[in-house]
Amino acid sequence: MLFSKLFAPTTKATPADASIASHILMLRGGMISRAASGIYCWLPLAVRVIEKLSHIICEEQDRIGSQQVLFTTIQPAALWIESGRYEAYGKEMLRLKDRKDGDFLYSPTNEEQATDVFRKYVKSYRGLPLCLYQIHWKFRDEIRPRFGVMRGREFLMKDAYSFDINFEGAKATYMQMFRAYIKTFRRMGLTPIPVQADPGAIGGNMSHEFQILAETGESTLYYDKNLSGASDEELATIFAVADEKYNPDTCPIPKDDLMVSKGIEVGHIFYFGTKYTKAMNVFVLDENGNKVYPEMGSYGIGVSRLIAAIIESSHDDRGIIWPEAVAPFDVTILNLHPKNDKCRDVAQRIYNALNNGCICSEKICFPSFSTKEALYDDRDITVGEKLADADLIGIPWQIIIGEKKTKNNLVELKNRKTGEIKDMSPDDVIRRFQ
RNA sequence: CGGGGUGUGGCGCAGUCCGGUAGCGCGCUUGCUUUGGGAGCAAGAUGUCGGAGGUUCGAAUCCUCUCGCCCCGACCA
Repeated sequence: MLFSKLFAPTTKATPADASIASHILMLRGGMISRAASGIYCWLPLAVRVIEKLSHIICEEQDRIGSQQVLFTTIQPAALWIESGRYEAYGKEMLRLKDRKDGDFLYSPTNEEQATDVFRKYVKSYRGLPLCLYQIHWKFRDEIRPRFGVMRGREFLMKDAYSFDINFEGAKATYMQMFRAYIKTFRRMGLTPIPVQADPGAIGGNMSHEFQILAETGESTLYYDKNLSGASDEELATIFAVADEKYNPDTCPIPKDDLMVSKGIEVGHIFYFGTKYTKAMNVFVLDENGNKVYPEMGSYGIGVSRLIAAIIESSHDDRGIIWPEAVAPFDVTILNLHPKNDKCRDVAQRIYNALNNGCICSEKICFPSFSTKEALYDDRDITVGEKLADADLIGIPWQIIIGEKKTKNNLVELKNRKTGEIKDMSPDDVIRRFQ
């Protein structure tokens, strides 16, 4: 992709609408454009990050046998009347009428619909366990949307729904999902903190939130300091709670070992048993021919919120610092002297090598991650502007090509995060990214 | 919904108190000069001052109503 062709409308001025780093940087970096309060258009850089995040999520879901589907964003009200949540959900649910005056709603979550799909086709214990997930848009008419996409009304979420024949099975599925979540967030360069949570409107009695530490987080976390070095298995049992569940009198952790930090909730998992299967009269036959209500769980990851959360936890005064696994591009090639023949040749050679000789993006299907992708700067504009934009949009590596070093057959490889610069030959730099 | 702000070219703002027909910076267009960390000079384009009503010879400015957006609180992926 050519930097000069990339639709990333960056700005120098801090937008008046934004007050926290992630919101400011997403606007300044040309990632999002506001359509209404809490509702945003997603521009190319953001879509690339969404693709990377989604890809990681899908891999980890698939690995535990969860299967991807797409439910609908518009749901018939009848399903929610059946579960009893149509009234209970209140004003947060966006309600719609079709031309025949039928009642519909824009999906805030999909327990009912997942249960409905399940009951149409699964009639026997042989069809269990089953777990279905989707990555799709939700709408919740929040009382107060804020902080850009951090608390938007329209948001992208991975939501999974599991069905098991009994509690033991459901618990095993829950723990499997728990571990998958830890892995998923770690692959994104994050340190997740699972905290014991309140099941809230979803119902049930086993629930964890996954929090990312950030000063601008909306939750206050209390956790055992031993948590930092814990293995995935240990994380499930180590003490961590959010403010609403914290009670200093019953806290099992000695004061000196208790950490208090702000966190951003990026995931939430629930076990809620037969709440929906009973309400919607969904049963299967077990091996003895008896009716059994399947035990359910649901599992969410706020994908659009994750983007903001990652930026909150990884930025500096110049801009975003993307973890390599989720960066919209892997590397930026910056030619400081585009009119110098040698510089141009070196830049073009590196670019061709990294992007397989294609001047445009190699991507022909959605999403393809088989190759790394470079952003090549061919603009004939000032040096400072190129570099500042590269810093702002936070690409992890910069290959900087200039006259002096090119004479000695060297280019610079600079790390966005550390600022460390290494002189390398063009061939070495090509090998580094292939 | 309660409290506090705010709305003026694409973006960030001044002008509002004290009414006189709109300005600055960035960006954008054209040309020349530049090029090792957000370039310089010159010439240009872009506004029904959020909307509706009212007062006035005259309203961005005063009055009334209304809408949008942001921040704090209650609520939440």
